[in-house]
Amino acid sequence: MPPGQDKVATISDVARAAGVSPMTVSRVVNDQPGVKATTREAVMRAIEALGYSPNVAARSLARAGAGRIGLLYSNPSAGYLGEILLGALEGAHRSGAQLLIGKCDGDVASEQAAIQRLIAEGAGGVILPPPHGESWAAIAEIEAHGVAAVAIAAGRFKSVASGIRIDDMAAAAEMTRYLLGLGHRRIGFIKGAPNQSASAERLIGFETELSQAEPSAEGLIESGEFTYRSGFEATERLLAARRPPTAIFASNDEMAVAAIAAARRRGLDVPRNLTVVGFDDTPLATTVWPALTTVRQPIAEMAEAAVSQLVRGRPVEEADRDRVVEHTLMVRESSSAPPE
Amino acid sequence: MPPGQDKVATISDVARAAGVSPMTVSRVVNDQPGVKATTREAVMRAIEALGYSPNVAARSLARAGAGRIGLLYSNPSAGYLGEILLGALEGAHRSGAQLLIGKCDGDVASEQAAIQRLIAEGAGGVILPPPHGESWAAIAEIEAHGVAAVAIAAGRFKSVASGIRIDDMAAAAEMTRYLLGLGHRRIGFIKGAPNQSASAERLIGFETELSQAEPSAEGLIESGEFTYRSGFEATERLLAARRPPTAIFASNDEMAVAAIAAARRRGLDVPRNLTVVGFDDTPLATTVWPALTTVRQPIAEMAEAAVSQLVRGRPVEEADRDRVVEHTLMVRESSSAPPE
DNA sequence: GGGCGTTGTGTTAGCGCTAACAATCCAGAG
DNA sequence: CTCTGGATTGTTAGCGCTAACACAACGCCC
Repeated sequence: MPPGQDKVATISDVARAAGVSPMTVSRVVNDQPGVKATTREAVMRAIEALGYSPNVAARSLARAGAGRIGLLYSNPSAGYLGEILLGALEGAHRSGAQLLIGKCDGDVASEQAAIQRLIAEGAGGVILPPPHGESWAAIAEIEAHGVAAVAIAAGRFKSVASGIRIDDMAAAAEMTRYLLGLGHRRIGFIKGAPNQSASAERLIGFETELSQAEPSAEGLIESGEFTYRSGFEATERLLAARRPPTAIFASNDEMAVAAIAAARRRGLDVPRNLTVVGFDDTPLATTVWPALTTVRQPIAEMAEAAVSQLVRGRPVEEADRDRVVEHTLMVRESSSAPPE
Repeated sequence: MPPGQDKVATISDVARAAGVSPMTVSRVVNDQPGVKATTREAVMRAIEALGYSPNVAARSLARAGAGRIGLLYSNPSAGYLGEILLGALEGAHRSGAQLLIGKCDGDVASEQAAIQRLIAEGAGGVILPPPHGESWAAIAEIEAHGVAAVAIAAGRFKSVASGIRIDDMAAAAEMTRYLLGLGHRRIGFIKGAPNQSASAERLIGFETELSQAEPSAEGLIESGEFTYRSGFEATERLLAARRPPTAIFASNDEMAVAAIAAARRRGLDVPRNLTVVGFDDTPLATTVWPALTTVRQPIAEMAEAAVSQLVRGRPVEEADRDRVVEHTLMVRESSSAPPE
């Protein structure tokens, strides 16, 4: 193919092809009412024929809109970041917004610096992935500039900013029920970092469900920090017990992977001798072998929703203040019935 | 702070504040020559004072430019994706381009479909992260539309499209030298997937360096697929040998992590009884414990470079056809001298 | 002193799109 | 047959920025 790069079709090209004005095309593209069905169809056909796709830059320029959305990031567990970015990008693409990325370290000072940079660059809204959604300082800093913030997966207790999350408690309960259903009656639970309220919710979900088990079951609780190492050590403590559990429920995938590693060290095969399940369904879950049974949190969709919510402006409807999305139990290879 | 969202400063605001025309400001912002030093300074001061940051949408609209860059992605090992996205985003931000993401599965058909979608949406260039940079079909498809492609980390042998990579061979040699320097004389090597030329290069780097070892050393080579499972199994084979190696060099981090897991299963402590090193420095490397000694590949920077190269148009300078960037040896906790 | 390059700077136009308003059409009412 | 009012479509202007060119001022040459 010789020349290549034939100019991309614009809205005017489509308009000409369909025999209407650009404005009408715009209306069709944006799903606005007030276009006759037949016209709409003609336009659609022209769009199809020309392979037209709107120029996001032009669109966001024309719409006075918030236009710029900031995303704070530090060092979310491997994989998490990719998902968030993917979702946010998709959302930005859809609504013609520009995504600004602000990196920071763990400490409050750098968090604030990153936020200020983001706002100076014109962010009209900021997305706070974990753990920033629980940082009072971060939220205050953002609000102080009159900018909206949306926390992702920050649990229900932190409702200063609006947030998008799954029902951690229900999800943990569901996983516990699954384990119970498999026949496990001694289940170890590794808690998450205490500074994230999702940790508490997951624990509560586990405990309440366990307490209702029939026949009754026992839970062994160990604390963790959401890190590999903490998961490894917690598992060692769990397995060193006089009567070790037959299943371990880690509060995130990273710790679950560590649990598998720790189990192997004691000569235990997963899932034959020990069932291990995680939470989050990060890419890690399918990277390791055996693949983890875990709770899927639709991170990408959550990030996308956060962007579009922010683009629409400050949340007004109450429903936007605390949006709960669906989770899914992903049953894979790391779980099975307890040994005989 | 009462109202918030005071309009973001525009180029005209800056121009007015500095007492020049918008065009001059534009020149300063874009580092173009032909502006008197004093003027430049005045503009800079105004920019600083107003906290001005250019509107990317407007910029990319005004520059006739390629404007839209496609990024193909399937399922790169956990973490990789985040890095690539981060870098590409940064590059897009800098050059005012719009990033289009195209997801596909492993098979050729879906790869082609994704590419066609990307091009239909107006991508003027496509970035091919591994393993797509080695897909002849993908490159042909892209070129057929007269669109430029840049492969990331695709090794030197595949030079149909231009690419950005590290010197895999040299990096592997360097790592081998490090292992040798530690005193290891029986070193296991786990190869990467055969369909990626970087695998071959890493192997060559290992072998040549090993052959020059003084005193001489022995290499045990096992094949792998860059996956956790393949790394696990390769390690089991390696450790089952009558005289197992004292160090294992896996061709990527995922397999290195698996190697640690496999070692643990045999009661071996890393790095006390066995040294394990990886390659790539994905987030995984610092997620696990002990943290992996590995070769850092500056993925984010590579992606950023790919974007800006694509924005500039089809590569003309020979140097752009095969760009090699620096790697770094990251010494962490998974390596040490061989047991006594 | 007029012609001519060399800086530095300003003007004009327009990228592709969409608010806001204006115009047109057509049905049914009067 | 005209008038009214909703439904549908078109027009105008401008978002913020940057190519491309126009212009001004300066120094230099013969």
